[in-house]
Amino acid sequence: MDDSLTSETGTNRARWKQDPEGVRADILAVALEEFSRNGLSGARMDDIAAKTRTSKRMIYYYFGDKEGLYRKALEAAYKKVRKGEEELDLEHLPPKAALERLVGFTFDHHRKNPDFIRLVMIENIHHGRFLEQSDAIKKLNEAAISQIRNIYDKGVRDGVFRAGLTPLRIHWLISAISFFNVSNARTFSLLFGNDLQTEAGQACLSADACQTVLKFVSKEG
Amino acid sequence: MDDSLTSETGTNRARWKQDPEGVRADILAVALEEFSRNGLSGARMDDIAAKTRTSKRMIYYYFGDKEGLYRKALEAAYKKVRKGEEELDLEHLPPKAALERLVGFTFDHHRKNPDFIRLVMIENIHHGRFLEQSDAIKKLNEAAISQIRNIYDKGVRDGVFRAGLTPLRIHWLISAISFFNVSNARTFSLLFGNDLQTEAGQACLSADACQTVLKFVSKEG
DNA sequence: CGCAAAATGAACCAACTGGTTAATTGAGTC
DNA sequence: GACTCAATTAACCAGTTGGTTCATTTTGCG
Repeated sequence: MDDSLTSETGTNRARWKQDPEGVRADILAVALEEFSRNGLSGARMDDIAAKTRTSKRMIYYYFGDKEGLYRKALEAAYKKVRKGEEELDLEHLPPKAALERLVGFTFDHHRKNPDFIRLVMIENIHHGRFLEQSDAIKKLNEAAISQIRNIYDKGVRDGVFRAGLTPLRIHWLISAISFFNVSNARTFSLLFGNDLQTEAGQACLSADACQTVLKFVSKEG
Repeated sequence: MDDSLTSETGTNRARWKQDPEGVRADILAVALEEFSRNGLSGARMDDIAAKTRTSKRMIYYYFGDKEGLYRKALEAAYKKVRKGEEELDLEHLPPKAALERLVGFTFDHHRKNPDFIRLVMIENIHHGRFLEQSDAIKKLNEAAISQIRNIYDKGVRDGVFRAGLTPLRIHWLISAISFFNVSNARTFSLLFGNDLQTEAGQACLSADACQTVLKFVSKEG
């Protein structure tokens, strides 16, 4: 989209300008898409390079090898997604409303990031071999739990949530519903029809998700 | 494990015996494991052949090509899993008990078939390209919905389940919870600790699953 | 300017990998 | 017991793919 090659200024042979960070970011963006679409072994380095504004040589120059590129793409994906979650402000809401909003947001957020979901699926297929190596990612996720802990503890104190649960189990439930909705959309549609993947169907599932979690946590239905 | 090559009976060169069905089944079993472990593009035909009691040529002889083998392995996996579900008998139970038993069973059943879960994950990564082609599989799944419909309708008539839901949405919820528990076990453990993957943790999640679904469907919590 | 280091491009390569060819052996059949 | 066809083996092959070599350009700097 931007130039450095399209600007045919002086000589016939276009002059190129150095832009290390731009090149890195460009490669990473393409890699994310390709790995997400085709998996680690399914993605082709030549294809990635072709879709880049630079060359294959540069990928190896900056990322070492295929797995190095995949690792960085995975990290980038996690960072990007977790960043999108920061905008949520739940502290001032009463527990039930806060939890409801969190579920609705998570459901939507997963939906809006199918590339990320697919990378996580791929990572699970690889037994988390690369996620395992990235300490950076692990730290990003502690916030999610403490966020729920705040809401849940307040809810228990207020007498609207039942005691005996843990933030982790609540997070697990929210994740399961939101993740599955994206990860298995295709096979589920093929086996049981496409109704739940329409806009109306998704709205229905989103509402179901909120109700499910709220009823699970609430003291009385 | 069995012979036909190990039985060095007569001449020094071991004689082989024809066993088409055995060879097919052997290949399919190995293929299922390899595809499940490594994905479609990740699995190597040479590796599959090596783990077989027969040769690579036989794979092409019986299955045509790699994708043909994958397709048959996928079908075999679905058949095997759906077969395991038949043993369940819910007709005589009251609605709540029936649903609870169904959830518990599904949760366990998914846990006991990680290979199948992984194949479905892989299939989703491939946008269901192969599941799409298999009409045989699609028919197997209609039973799951009607099973829930029976339970749900009876529950609504009895006044213990709330009206306005659909069997499909209930099945979706049960699947989401049971599937995610296996599919994302590894990354979830890496990010949030291994507690929920212990025996105690899984028992807890299984109970949570039952409660979650029951509360979602029930008229009052 | 002149020079070293970083950044980039184009062609190249060895190994892997899905798939095949050609020849051999077993099993029914008349 | 010759004949036919399915089942099986071992060696082979061509295209793909991750990765590299080498030369060239740009940039920062004294």
